[in-house]
Amino acid sequence: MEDTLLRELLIDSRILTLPKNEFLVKEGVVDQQIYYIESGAVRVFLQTEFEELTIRFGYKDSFITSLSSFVNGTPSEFYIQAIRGTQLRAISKQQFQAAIDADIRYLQLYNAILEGLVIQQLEREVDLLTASPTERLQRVLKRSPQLFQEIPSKYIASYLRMTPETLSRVRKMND
Amino acid sequence: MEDTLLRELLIDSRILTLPKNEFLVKEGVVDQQIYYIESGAVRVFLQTEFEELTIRFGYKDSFITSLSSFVNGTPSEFYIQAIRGTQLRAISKQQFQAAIDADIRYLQLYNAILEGLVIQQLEREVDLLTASPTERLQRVLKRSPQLFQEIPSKYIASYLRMTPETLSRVRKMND
DNA sequence: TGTAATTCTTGATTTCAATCAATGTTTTTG
DNA sequence: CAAAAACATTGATTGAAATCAAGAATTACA
Repeated sequence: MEDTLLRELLIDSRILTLPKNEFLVKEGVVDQQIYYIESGAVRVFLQTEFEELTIRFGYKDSFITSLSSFVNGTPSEFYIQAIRGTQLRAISKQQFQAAIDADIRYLQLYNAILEGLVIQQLEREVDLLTASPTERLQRVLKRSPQLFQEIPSKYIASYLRMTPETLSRVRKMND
Repeated sequence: MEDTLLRELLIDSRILTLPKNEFLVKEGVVDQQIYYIESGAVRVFLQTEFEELTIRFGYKDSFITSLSSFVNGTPSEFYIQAIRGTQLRAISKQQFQAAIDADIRYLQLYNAILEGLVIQQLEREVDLLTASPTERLQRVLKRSPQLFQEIPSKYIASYLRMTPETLSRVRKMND
């Protein structure tokens, strides 16, 4: 059911191609689009004074957006960058809103998506609270065993709040 | 608008009183209720092999629930415990679902609540990724300046992923 | 209200991950 | 394809927060 509705929306979506390292969204820009990743991968990160904080990865067949900008129409705090060559489809908030207004099932779909996001983020919260680097890695790998096939280590390290050196050592320990 | 709808729901909610340290929800129990806190405060935490991880606090005039249990009907991973004497109102998922089925505005309300939650959790994620204990404290205090009036330090320390000793020292530094 | 229990603070020490540094490996690109 | 650049690994050292240990302060409750 979800799937059919989603396909419906994607029919008249704009197609986008990003070369590696190109930015899809930059800090400070209002972007009220949601992107469906057809191929490739992206990362969402925050640039602080001292470091980049990696918030999320976007994989093939999933949606990505600068959430607070999409929801509130405020300037994005985040960068979204292609990790490699990436094909996307863009759906504007207006399109999405029109679909919701036209058919209540889109509202229900949006609801289910939001519920899923909240549950995911709870998992992520526990990951980040976990003291030991080894356990943090294990927890994330359990949910995303293909992580290292998709994403370069240095970004994974940042996502797990550790240095690339620590990640390298921790991986070796756990064979 | 939100407010009126909420009040409507709260009219036929069950009233609950918890003495200090009593558990509202325990790990392993399916609890599909959402609670409105009329007075007092609660904490949500996860018990791991080594430590308690503090996930969230619930204050007066806000909602709290063991989210994954509420949404998915799975056993709660979390404990919810009264930090002091606390008065709550309980709304069952069935009630809530009935309201949603009866009036689309409840679906819209639920949507808005979920959106707010997701944005909040994004803030929390950045907090937890922040390397320096001092900055973690400052970020949280900016959003919740009344934190230390409501919640004992030892729980705040756990929420900020640091020891009570470190929190004590960090507070002194920042006057 | 006074005593016990809990929580908070402060100091000394230890520990584990960050940093620094060098080398090896993979990827990019001209 | 060769050279350069970026990334990953490994080792040595440092540093910041955890732990350990008392004592002070606050809170519970008999």
